[in-house]
Amino acid sequence: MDKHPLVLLELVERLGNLMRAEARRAGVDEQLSPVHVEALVYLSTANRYSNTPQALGEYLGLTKGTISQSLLLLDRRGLLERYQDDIDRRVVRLRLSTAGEQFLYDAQPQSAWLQATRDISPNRIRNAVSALRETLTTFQADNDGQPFGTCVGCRHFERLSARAYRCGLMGDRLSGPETRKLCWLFEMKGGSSNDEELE
Amino acid sequence: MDKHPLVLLELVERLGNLMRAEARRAGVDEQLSPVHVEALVYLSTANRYSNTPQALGEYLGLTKGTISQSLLLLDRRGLLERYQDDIDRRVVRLRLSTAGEQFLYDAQPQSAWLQATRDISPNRIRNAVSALRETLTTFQADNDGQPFGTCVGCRHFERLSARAYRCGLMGDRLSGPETRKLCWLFEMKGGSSNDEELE
DNA sequence: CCAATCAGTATCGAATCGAAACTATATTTA
DNA sequence: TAAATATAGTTTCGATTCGATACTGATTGG
Repeated sequence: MDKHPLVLLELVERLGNLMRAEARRAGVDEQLSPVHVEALVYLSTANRYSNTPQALGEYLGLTKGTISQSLLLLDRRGLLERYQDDIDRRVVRLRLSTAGEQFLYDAQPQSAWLQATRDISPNRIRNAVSALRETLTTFQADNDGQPFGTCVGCRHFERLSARAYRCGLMGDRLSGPETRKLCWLFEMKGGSSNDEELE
Repeated sequence: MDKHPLVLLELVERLGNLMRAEARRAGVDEQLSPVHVEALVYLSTANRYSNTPQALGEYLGLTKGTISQSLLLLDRRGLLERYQDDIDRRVVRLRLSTAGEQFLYDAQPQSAWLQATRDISPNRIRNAVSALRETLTTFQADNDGQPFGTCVGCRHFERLSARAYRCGLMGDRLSGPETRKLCWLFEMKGGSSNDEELE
């Protein structure tokens, strides 16, 4: 019986706890709790299909009631904007305000992590990413959650030409930068094993 | 500028959130919150130097007041025992009760993770562990936290003979199994880079 | 066009958490 | 040795967070 998976779990949990503490630190000036900071970070990387309370709740593993509360607070503080979707008027769209972007820029909730990974070669990072990504995908497949990935590697991603892309599920054309944002409609592309190459 | 470190961060945070939700699920029968479950898991793997409220607080990133509360609850529920240290009577030692061990056995808070990693080769896991371990160490060195590792790779670890070990810092002899438990006195052994071989 | 479904909000109560004051030991200093 | 300081843990308090439940308004389906 191999115990390494549990060691990996322990590291993930521990680093997760540390980054949570880091988020707490980052939010202390603005009186924000870790979840609020994480929500802002999420919104800064979510694509057009994923900037809703529902997707955020799925991402953070919280119920919609709780999410609604947090968004109310962030809205009151002027850190984000909520507006109605044009097509389906039940859904609320979320967008960071300039104050929200400024906050992320100032508080740098991820800088400690960037520092901590500075000495690790890109290659080792890619390998770690690959292993964790596969873990996440399997995990989500077992329990029925959304995987949250970017276009690269997504089943619905289509390249129209050198610099033109499209989401086959939603039918929209996508800009280059948008293909690198986080999407909760992500589905892993065919094949079973995805050992090599990411990028 | 390489964005892979941030991708890695995102995966760690997301898996951490999922495991937190998993801990919530595992504790629902016994009315335990995620922290309580995490505390029990920690105690099941902490060695003799690390089974104290202080170490636990350091591990979970919570203040001692908060920890004290949680331990009170777990004690009342009969899931752990608290007893005074013989030598320093200020310190409290913690030990899982049989009910506590039974709980972990029944609730299996880690089984979803083991399932999710089932298809990942031991080698890829080892590489991921190595990268994350180094991240953790650097992180802890930057901010002044305890690294929490096992004897293998610890500066104070001494092998007396084939099957006899010793902690050079505390001066105790250690049993084989104990060298594989978690210790908050862990300090990374010399050298700077530790790319290969863990095992 | 009525029922069912869905996205999000509002309300409430239980809990978690950090801050600060406190107790009891241990250690250092004078 | 006595007094000052430091340390491990507890207690108390209040703010915040979170899930559960009931609710509103929009959409979909038969």
